[in-house]
Amino acid sequence: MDLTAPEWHRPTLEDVAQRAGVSRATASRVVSGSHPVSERRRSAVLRAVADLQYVPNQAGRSLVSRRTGSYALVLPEGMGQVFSEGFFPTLIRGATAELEESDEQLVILLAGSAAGRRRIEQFVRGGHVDGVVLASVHDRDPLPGLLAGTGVPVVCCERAYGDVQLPCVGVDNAGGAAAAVRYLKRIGRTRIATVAGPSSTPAGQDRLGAYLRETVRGHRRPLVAEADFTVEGGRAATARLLAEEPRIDGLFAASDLMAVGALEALRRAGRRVPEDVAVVGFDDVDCARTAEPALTTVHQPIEQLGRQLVRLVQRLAAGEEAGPALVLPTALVLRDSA
Amino acid sequence: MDLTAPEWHRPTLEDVAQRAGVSRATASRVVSGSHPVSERRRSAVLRAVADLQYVPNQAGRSLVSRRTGSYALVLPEGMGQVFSEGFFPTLIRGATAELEESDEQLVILLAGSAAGRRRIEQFVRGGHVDGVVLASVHDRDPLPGLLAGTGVPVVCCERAYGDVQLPCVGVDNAGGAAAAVRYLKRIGRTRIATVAGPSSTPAGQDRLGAYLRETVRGHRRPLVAEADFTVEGGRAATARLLAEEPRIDGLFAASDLMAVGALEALRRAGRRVPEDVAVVGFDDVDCARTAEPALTTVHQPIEQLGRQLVRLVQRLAAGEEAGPALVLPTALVLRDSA
DNA sequence: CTGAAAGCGCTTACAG
DNA sequence: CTGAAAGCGCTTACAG
Repeated sequence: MDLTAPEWHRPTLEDVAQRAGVSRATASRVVSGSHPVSERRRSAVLRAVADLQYVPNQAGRSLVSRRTGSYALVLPEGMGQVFSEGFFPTLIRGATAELEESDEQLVILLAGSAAGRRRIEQFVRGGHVDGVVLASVHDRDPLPGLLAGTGVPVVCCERAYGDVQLPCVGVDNAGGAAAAVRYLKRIGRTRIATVAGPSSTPAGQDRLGAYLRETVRGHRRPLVAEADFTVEGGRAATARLLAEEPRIDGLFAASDLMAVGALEALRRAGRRVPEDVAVVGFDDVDCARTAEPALTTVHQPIEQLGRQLVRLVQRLAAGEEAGPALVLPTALVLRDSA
Repeated sequence: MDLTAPEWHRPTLEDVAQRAGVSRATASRVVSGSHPVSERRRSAVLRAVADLQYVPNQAGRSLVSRRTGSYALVLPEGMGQVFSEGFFPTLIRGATAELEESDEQLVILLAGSAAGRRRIEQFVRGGHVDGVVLASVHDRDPLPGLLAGTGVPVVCCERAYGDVQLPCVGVDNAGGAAAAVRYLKRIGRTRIATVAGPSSTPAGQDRLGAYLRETVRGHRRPLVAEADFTVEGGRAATARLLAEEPRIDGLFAASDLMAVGALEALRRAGRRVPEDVAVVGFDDVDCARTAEPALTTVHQPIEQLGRQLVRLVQRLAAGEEAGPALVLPTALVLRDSA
């Protein structure tokens, strides 16, 4: 069989059936495994499939089954750099692993420009996927609204904003952040500042909220600088913090990347970590381990998050209820920076 | 129109046609814009489309047109971290921008486990996409082989290995690396070492090859340590290099990430950059600008690479010839590290 | 320019 | 268990 010959055409179910000497219906039944078929015909069909390298045409199949066997994961293009350090790759790994169990395919879409988001909407409406996972949603993100009316199930990380109420899977941001700040207090730190994440994101909001509660509870003055989850942002925010209050002895950064930036700013300012300033991060991605000193940080079960998001959207696609919102636990991991 | 009602079904072309008082054929012609239609009917159809929020079902459409309007970009999962710093995001941006012009969608697939690669093969064979761009191919990558027989056009970055000859778009790795080494010689460096990339990749091979040619030509002893394109790898390789030859005064790292690692290793070893050791990187991604000192590096037109890869695969999908292999130019960018 | 009809490749009641 | 037939939603010659 010359696959490069111009007149060659992909084998269809009809070809398989003919070669196996059965009806198209029977061939379909063994290929999809949907109905029992006599052993003789079954093996004949299987042999034909192998001989022909037959793979069902998805267009034909999904036209009638109304299923595609693939799910979309939508990543925000803008924040690519922010989360590149471990978060997205790990989330993708989890989602892929979960989908693998039902032999389904993960398709990643980047939401960039407004035009790009429209195209994603069309893509979803066009029936390319059975469900959508939004990896990151912020304040005024138009995507949940655009996708809400498509009839295709959509879920998201953390929590959706505005009027569109999407089913979500989150992590315990508040609990993790509170644990971090409490730990800093417990080891005797009294002037604890925070480098907060963007207030437009759930993670930014919730981690800051917990810091504030813990600080106020201890009758201490909150020291906050907001940054954008990046190394560079963390560095600049920490410099501002040091200018405002040079006697800082504890620092909670709302992401590991920002904590790495903080480490650099502190080094430049001549502060030793953890002796002068104890630093705690959030995420527990790779750079936490390789930082110098290695970061004490709040571990987030990112792979689990990916898995649970997929399970949720699969459940929805199967017509089941979303059930109560799921919040995954976080945990403080002690290393050298605090 | 209650989109959440269980009995609601997506509008079909038939619904549009009926609402507009035309035949299904006419409705199709205005929606796809394939044939001229009288102004009266045209606007009636358009109105119906808007009223119904009609979006063509891709399964039906591609079943007959044999086109999906989307292309796959396959990224290697393993190397995610390696290229996360700018390369892949930029490549994706270029590919997306190029596709945008024909209103087509980029779909990103991660090639992970062997099972995952099989699933990608099935996905492609199933007719989900009109073409495939392999973002990174190495030595014994089975993917080109798996995809070669699908009948779907496949192109790749740099160059394919083995017996499968895929059409490619590359950058002038050798020219860029040679320029870097020549520059180091021109500024008077005499003991020039290199941190090479993995010898399993075209970029690794070609950049090292150019270094060796330039070194041998100058009757100098080559000093090579191989690493994996990461910061950590660059750090370790540089430490080895310094152990082997402490008098190194020039260093060409085959990626910016490795150059950043080299900077750290040099700092720890008490060497000043560029005074004691002049360092040149390759890629010109974000971290080159933010490194301290800012990296002198070989600029690679990554976004163009993404665009040209898409153009190539689109051309193939349209039945045209691939044409001669395209090699994009590189250029040395002078900053502070050399 | 327009419509009736065929057909893309598949699955699924419906009879048997 | 099996096959003939209908139909998923769309496009495209074919007549007009």
